[in-house]
Amino acid sequence: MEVVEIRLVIDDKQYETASAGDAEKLLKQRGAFAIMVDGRPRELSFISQAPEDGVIHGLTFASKEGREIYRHSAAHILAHAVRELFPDARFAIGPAIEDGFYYDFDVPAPFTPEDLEAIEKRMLEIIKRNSPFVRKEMSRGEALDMFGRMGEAYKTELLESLQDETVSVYEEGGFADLCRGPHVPSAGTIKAVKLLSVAGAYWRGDEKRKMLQRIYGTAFTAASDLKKHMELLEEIKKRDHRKLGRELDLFSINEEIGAGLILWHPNGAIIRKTMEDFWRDEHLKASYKLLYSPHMARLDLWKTSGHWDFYRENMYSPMKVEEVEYEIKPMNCPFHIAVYKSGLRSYRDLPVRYAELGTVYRFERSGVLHGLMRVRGFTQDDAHIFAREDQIGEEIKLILDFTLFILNTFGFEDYNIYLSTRPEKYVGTDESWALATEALKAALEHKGLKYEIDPGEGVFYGPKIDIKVKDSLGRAWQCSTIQVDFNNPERFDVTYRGEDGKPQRPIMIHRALMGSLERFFGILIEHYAGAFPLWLTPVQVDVLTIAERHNEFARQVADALRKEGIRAEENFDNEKIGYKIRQSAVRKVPYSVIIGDREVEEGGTALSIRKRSGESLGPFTLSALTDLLKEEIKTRR
RNA sequence: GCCGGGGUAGCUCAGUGGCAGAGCAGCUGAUUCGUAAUCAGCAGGUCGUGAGUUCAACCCUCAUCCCCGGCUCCA
Repeated sequence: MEVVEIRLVIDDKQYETASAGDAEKLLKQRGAFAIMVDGRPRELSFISQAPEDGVIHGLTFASKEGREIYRHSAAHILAHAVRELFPDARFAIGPAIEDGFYYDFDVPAPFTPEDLEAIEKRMLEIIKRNSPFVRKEMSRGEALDMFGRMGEAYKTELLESLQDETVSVYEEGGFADLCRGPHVPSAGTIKAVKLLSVAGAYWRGDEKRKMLQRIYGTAFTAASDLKKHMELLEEIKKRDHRKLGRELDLFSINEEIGAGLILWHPNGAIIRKTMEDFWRDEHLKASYKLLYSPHMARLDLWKTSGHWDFYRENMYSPMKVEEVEYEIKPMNCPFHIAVYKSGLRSYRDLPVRYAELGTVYRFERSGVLHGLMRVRGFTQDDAHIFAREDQIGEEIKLILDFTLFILNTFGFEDYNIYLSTRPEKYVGTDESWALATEALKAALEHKGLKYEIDPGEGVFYGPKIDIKVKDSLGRAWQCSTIQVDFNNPERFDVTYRGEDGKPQRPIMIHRALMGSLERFFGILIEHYAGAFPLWLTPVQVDVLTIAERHNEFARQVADALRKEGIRAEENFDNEKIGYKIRQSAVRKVPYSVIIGDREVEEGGTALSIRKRSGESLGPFTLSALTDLLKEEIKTRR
């Protein structure tokens, strides 16, 4: 018998087998349900056709490709279940997404939660039947004919847009779907599946086209992993900044005031004040100058800047003031330019760095507003740097360092960095775009930062670096942006005097670190689950009394802490100590000091503190306690 | 803006074409208590807003505002 050697790699482990059959068996044993041959994902059964010399990678749920194939197959089963329960349904697309999959259907009536349950139940039955996924290749014409006869208009539209002459159709238990594949070997490969929600979605994302019904779901290889995922979703819900914002009395949004407009309550405001103080102090240390600018200005300003041409749909309607049109500001940059231009600048003055916590107003469609994350009025931690061309590289490096320092202080240590290149709509010359893009790239590489290129995602006036932070649940949020601008200096005729005494054109850099204070605050709430670190938290210490006779002494302790700049509050409610501790815990106050007979007798030399976690520390003298708290506040831990 | 689901006490939520409900929070009283909920009582509402149908509307119809899940968009 001929010995065929097939080399396999499964989850970074290497194997050798004698025959395709053995290989397939081994792959299945090791949890692989598809393979990668020559960089292309394939069916497990494709192994018999694989070239003999190549290495075959088994795809398991541990790989991104594996997860996609697995969940894509789950989407197919979802469609199968819908076909059985809703014969009138027409099928659109059903891809795998970040944490699961979805499938879009055209149905006469929207799905109800009960429908979802029934569909999920039917999916489990289909999985139990364990029919194999069978790949059939046919010509595009044959497929068009087949789906045309079935009345699957969405499939035929997809087919028409395909370039390939040969297409594949996967059949599983009598249900056939147009699909590039690959799929798992059989329906039974799917071990744990759950449908999560249903929502409207436009066919091909185009709001002019038909609204379809999209069912979202997720799938895992083990019930325990699905359970873990459901717990994560539960945790996300628990941390929802809108919920915590209400519970901790941080902010509110009031219908009578307007959608997308934030009221900062005292507890939120003190956090914001702390964030702002930190931000301003650090900017001054980093040689920025602080500015303040008005909330409105003449419309002409935004005609000059180009915003009126490019982003009018996000700006509010102008208002007439004594026959002159004014506009509520969507951006701070024209003001900073005006400050720059208020005097003659020399090449020796550059770089000029202006920073402002500038509140801007942008029109957002009602359907997209979302708590603090998407609002109509927000404060940007904005800065504009005017620099000579030869200073750009160094300046970007400084900004990158500064940005990471600020983000780090707020507890973010993981980042994804993106470099966005020229979009379709743009101004400026190709040369200036190339120059700016290179400057950003060089700075990133100099800092040894990993980044991805985001083609065509630049702003109309220049390329940019975006930084996404990863929160404590691993979710990525885009906050920081660093944008080079060759356009506005031109439009506003911004100059400096060069060494030769002649006017030169500076380059502008726009940058925001937190982005929007509102949104960043929302992210912080969810990141910390409302349990802010000591330096940020609204109430740093609760002083709790056992009985009324301890109130006077407790007041002295709280006063002493406040005198040291610590945000301390008393709780003299007529409640048992257990209840007061609970109140502090619910309010997520980091430290509690309990004052009873013992503490009063010791005269404040033996104070113990109870941490938010339940742990207790001490005993401390009052001054040792104060020092401990002040140190923790200072280090911003 | 679009599709779907919602809006009832400060919060979370139940409810019915015929008297508006609970828990928590609040207030009052009792209790004075040692590390996550003491007991009792009281008060709390134009049932999102406006119009309509009806003898009667929180409930049905229409409009409108806002919220939620998505789509789309995001300088």
